[in-house]
Amino acid sequence: MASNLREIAEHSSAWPFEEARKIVARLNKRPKDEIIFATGYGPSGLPHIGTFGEVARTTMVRHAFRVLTGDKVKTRLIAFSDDMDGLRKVPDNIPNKDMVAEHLGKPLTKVPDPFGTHPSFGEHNNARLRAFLDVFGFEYEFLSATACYTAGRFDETLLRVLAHFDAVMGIMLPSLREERAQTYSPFLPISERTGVVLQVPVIAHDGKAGTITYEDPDTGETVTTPVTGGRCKLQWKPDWAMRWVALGIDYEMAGKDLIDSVKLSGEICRAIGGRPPEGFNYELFLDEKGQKISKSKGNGLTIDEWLRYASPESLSLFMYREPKAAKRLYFDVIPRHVDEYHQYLDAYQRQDDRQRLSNPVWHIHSGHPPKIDMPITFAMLLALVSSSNAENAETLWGFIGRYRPGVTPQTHPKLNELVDYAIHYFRDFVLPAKTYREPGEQERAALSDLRDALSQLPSDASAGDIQDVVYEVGRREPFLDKTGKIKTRDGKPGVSLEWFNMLYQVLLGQEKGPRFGSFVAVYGLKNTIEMIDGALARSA
RNA sequence: GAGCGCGUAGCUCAGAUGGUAGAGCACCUGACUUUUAAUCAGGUGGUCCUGGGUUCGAGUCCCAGCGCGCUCACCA
Repeated sequence: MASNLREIAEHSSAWPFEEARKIVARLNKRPKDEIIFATGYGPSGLPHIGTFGEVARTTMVRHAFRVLTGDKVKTRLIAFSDDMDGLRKVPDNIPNKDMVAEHLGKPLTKVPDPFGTHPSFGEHNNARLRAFLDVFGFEYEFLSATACYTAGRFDETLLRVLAHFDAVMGIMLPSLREERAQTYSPFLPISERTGVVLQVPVIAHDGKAGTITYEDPDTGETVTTPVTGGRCKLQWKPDWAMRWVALGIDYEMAGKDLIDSVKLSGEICRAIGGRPPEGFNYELFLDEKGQKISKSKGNGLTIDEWLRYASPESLSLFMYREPKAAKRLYFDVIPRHVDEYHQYLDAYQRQDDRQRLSNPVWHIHSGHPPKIDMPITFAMLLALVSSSNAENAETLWGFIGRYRPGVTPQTHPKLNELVDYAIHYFRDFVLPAKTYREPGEQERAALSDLRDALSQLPSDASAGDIQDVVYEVGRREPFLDKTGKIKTRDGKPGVSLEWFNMLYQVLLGQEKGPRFGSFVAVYGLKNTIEMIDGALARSA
């Protein structure tokens, strides 16, 4: 069975397999004991939706690779934090900005934690990142740049970079503008005096001694320092190349904004005798207007927002789909992905192995998608929640039970999760957008009468009985039917549409709604009466 | 300037290995309901950006062009 699956995987056009085959080819060329996947995180801050995407996608490739190799080759996923980068500017979204401002330029792991929960800002961010990855159950190994540098784990490779100093400069300089090229150095010494990561020209380097020499920008003093032991860090692109070599990275994907960086880092990697990892450039996420999503602009969706309205699995589906196409990430895409996720789950049960391997849920669930019965779509649920004024899960379940008899939170726990998401949607989007029309004099009188009539009904009155009462109260001006088309069986005057429209516009703040008797039966007589009282008080 | 992506129904988008163009929404009709849908059954709607090429056959593969968008070139 397993070998059969493997054979199919070898010809699958699903992108994780395409990627994994690149790694297999790499492995065949240069055999090694284990394959190392990497993802990196900048210092600028907190985990965001792109972070999730990168880890989720890398995990999919990793799993595809394991299937392709019959799980005979060990794999690791390194989550690498650039926590030794100098703090360039004070982020907007943190407390104690003044304190942090005093430490500008220092490695993040030397800046005190503005939140006061960790020894340093860098460690704070690292903890946030790990907590974030853990929520999703990702399997990974965390590495801190600071820890690697100071423990000497990078020393050997740092010396190799130093030995190829001129070659590295030869690669970097043509990519820089003239004024920047004047001062560029791949090595950034960390000042013994101030602790700041210095961006200064290197006036001499000594490969044998393993040192560089620079001029202290404040004192003008000439300083010679070893490049090892955490006394120097590397500039971004050489740093990436060094890390690939030092850690033996085989695969790392990156956003398309980093295409040039990947290229240059790859050249540097080769220059110091390494082999750049296999890679993949994914497209960036756009907001609904097609603008790039950025944390500073605050456009697009955050991961918290997605998870407030839908499951992590639906977000994984979003990440699986066409990683090379620019995709808009805004609220409207959520319901579709939730429903498609369940469609794929359903389809999976009916598919053969070949189809299964190109089914997104196979990749999302690492080959073991669950079997879930979802009797109602999320799109319908959202329509239901907004048309039924269901402010809480109990009310919404009342409507669901009416619509799909026998379906309960107990029989369908996954649907219950969707119900919670739908309620969030209602509170955040539907409720604030409601505009309640003011009733006129005659309408107020009718509403008041309706309130009294409903209060006379037994608490277990049926939807039909309630509907009859609603008609009876509405059988008055200005709601009588003028068209002559509507007639009751016993010849009483008909009630026009206006009566019901008024109820929805005044009571629910919407143009249309469900059959009113059914609505009251589920919503509750008492709640309905309170709602009418509220409307009368609001307009009094 | 360099790189990447996109162009399919009114809108948002699917269309593995080439084989009679699809979905959702919107719209229209009907059913159900003494009038209100969130239900159900149907339906209208497309020069698949353009022009070549390969092929028995191209939305799909190749070349060229047009249009749109994004990214990079300071830092990570």
